[in-house]
Amino acid sequence: MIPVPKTTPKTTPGKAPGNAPKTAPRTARSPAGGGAASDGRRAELLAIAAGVFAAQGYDATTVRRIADEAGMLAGSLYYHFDSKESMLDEILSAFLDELWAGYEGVMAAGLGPRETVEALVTASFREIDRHLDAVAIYQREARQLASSQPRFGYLADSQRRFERLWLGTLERGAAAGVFRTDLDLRLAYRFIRDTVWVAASWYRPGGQHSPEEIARQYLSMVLDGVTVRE
Amino acid sequence: MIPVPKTTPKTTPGKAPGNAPKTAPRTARSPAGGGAASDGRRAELLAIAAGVFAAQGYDATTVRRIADEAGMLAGSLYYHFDSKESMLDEILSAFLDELWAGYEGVMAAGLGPRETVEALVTASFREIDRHLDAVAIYQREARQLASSQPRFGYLADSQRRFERLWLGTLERGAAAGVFRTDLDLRLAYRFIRDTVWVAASWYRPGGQHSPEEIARQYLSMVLDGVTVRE
Amino acid sequence: MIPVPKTTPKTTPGKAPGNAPKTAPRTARSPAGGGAASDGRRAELLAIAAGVFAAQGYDATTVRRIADEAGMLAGSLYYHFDSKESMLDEILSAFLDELWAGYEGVMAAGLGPRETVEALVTASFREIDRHLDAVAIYQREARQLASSQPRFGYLADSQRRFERLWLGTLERGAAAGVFRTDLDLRLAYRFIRDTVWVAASWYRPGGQHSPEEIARQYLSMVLDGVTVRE
Amino acid sequence: MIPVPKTTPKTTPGKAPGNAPKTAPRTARSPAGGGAASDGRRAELLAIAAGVFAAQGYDATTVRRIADEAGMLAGSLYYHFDSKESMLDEILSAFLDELWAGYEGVMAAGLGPRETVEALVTASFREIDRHLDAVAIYQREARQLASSQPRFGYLADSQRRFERLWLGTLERGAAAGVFRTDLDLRLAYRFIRDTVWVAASWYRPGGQHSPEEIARQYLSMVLDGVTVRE
DNA sequence: TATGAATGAGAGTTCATTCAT
DNA sequence: CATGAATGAACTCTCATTCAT
Repeated sequence: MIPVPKTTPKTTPGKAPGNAPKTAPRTARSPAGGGAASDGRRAELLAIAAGVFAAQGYDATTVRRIADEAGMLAGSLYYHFDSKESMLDEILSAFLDELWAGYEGVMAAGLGPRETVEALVTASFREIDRHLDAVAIYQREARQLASSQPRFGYLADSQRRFERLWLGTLERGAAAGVFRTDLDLRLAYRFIRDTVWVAASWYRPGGQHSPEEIARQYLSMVLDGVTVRE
Repeated sequence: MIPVPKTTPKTTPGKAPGNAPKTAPRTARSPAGGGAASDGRRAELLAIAAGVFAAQGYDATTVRRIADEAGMLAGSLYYHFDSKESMLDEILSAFLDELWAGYEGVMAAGLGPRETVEALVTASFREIDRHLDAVAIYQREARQLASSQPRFGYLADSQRRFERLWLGTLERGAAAGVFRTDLDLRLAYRFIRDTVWVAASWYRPGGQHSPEEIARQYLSMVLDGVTVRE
Repeated sequence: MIPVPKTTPKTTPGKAPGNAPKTAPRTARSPAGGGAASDGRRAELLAIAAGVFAAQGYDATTVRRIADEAGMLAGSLYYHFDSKESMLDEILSAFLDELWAGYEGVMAAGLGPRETVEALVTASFREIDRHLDAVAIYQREARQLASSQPRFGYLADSQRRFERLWLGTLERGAAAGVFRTDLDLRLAYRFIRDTVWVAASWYRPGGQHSPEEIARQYLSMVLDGVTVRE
Repeated sequence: MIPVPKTTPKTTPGKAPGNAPKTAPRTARSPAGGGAASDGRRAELLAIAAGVFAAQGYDATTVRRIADEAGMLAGSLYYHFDSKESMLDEILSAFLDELWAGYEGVMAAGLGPRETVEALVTASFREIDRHLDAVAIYQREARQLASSQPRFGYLADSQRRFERLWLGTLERGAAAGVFRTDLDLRLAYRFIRDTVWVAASWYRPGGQHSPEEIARQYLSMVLDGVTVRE
């Protein structure tokens, strides 16, 4: 359930067209200058929108509700964004960009299979901690968006890339005798993937456990099982 | 393999209040028989609705879409159901009723902790197989419904009951030396719970693996881990 | 606010066409024979409909509500009546027929102006007592029906006839020195007319006062005033 | 002639609860001023709505019809009002507020029973002249609204208060020997009440008689009767 | 930058009515 | 005579979006 970034600074071959980096207002009267202040407001509004999308679902969220929380009128949001959909787009692609930046760091480190799994899972929990709303939105909406809206094709791309990365790692591990070979690897892949990301549905930042601690325990269960070894 | 009774005809205690059996069309004098014919149509329509809800999300589903798939007009649905919401209600509560019937069969068998976990997981995968749409809907909508609509309070009740059942089993197992004691049991509970149910997002009935086979592999990973034991 | 009968046995010149006496079912399978039993059911259903129309207003009354009160399904009413509107039509025209039968009896008696007024008012209160629902419906709906639906043109006809009858009587009385001549007679007409018929909004049959007693007191006020005469 | 103060700015005690001043469009931060411009549009729309409600009846009036007359689309009305019902609410409560302001002025004047009756009737006809549509709506819908919708409970309150005021006045007059004592006072109350208000069904502002002239003639009939005194 | 007012499409729902059984 | 199931039009209301100011 995890996708490709919109803008990977280094290598993003086959990047979908019309997917240029999101920019500030595009109206005739768009603000002059670089708009650092403007970008601050944008980010603020996106955070608010993400919060509401995560809490109520994208469809059930009205643009007025977002505006209310931002202390403005619904129409005013359209100075900052093209549409409700483009807010969602920005939220999701910003999250994916960061996620993949993290993953690429892991892969670039050239670790062994088990260590790679540990690093990926830990990176994922960190991302959940930092982009909780985006992750929750992603979990709930991605499948549908990817399959029905061309604009969100990058979600499916990311999904595929994600699967390749994980399956590859698992296969390496199985070949190296680190992971069990009596399992259907696709099942194992889904098992680990879901196990990690669904945590977003109950995780609350600043809670009892740090993301790293949660990652540690999850890894312990996934890798070693919950039963006592004799 | 693990024996899991399908449905226990005996009792269904702990049934959420306000969850009375949904009734058929509002006639002045309801038909003398049980309304088997009518119920057939109802069930058919509910299955169609569940399919659309699962595919598009409850909010994004229009009542006209459901009617289209059923080959009737939107208004005609209201002969059978009070509202879109009550269709959702029936779908979810029918699913939960069956699920709990299965769970109660398991608990009544008086198995040991490990075998109980195995039986519960297997029962769950069977339920996913039988009520795939309902499970998918549940996953996507339950939290929000439970927290914002009194009518769906039984979802929260079920959730709590579910947690008690699982946590109790895990605690018994830990006390008995079957499960590891170095884990946060709540984390373990969530881990297993999510692990199982999210499978609904990719599972397709009639696919490569039977529900029992999937359960077996999941259990193997959860209980023993994915790494090779020395 | 009071109209012409649909079927006056003697003189009804200018009677609107297409206004034939309401009859029993008109379907292909209409019941054979005179249908005395059928007429009983019709009358019963009309009484029920009148009750609901009076209580909730014609527009706010659903055909299902009427059917519920009659212990049948909404569709079944259409065996007995063409439409909701034709029920209303029958209720109103039956009432007007009776009303005018009474009025004609009064006029045929050849009384003096004061005695004619007394007899008309008394006849009116008797009609309120017998056709309370119909009167209430008439009060609420007649103006609109008469002005917008050709089918109900007879309501306006009756209205005009009613005005002629009353104004004529008042004029006779004024000419004879029985009634005051310093009043606008149209105002006096409306005053008496409204005074009587609005009573339907609070009158309940079987209450403290009989229709005749209420008529007596009303007449006393209208004719002599509420202040003490020296 | 009888002096009747228009509006008493002082106090409006006995105002029905839950009848708070209706508010303007739901902005995030309501406009700093009083919203005079907005109120102008609101009042305009309410006048249009009142006209249609009065002409067709509340139930038979579609929101589209109101919008048409206002030169806008149906949905646009919802920028100004919560619902069709709240338009009705505002129309009725504005009318009642004004009516009671007038009545309180009369009662505060400390007149004798006969003069009080005269002043109340005159004030009522003035109100019919000023709020014709609202009065017509009130006549047609009040009973039902009051009895079935809690939101309109203030209608019943007003009714009761109205009865107390009139009955009290009549009783004072009877005790003082001004009004006849051989009448059922409740009947007399209803007689006068209905007599006055039903005038709204035929009264047209700017017609032959001024409200005051109509009041004079009505009072003359009610107080002295229509027959010639010897 | 934001507001206030509006648009227009479409949502869920109601309801009089029809008709085969 | 009545039922059960459906139709189809209309209704109230919601909401993303636009745009002059």
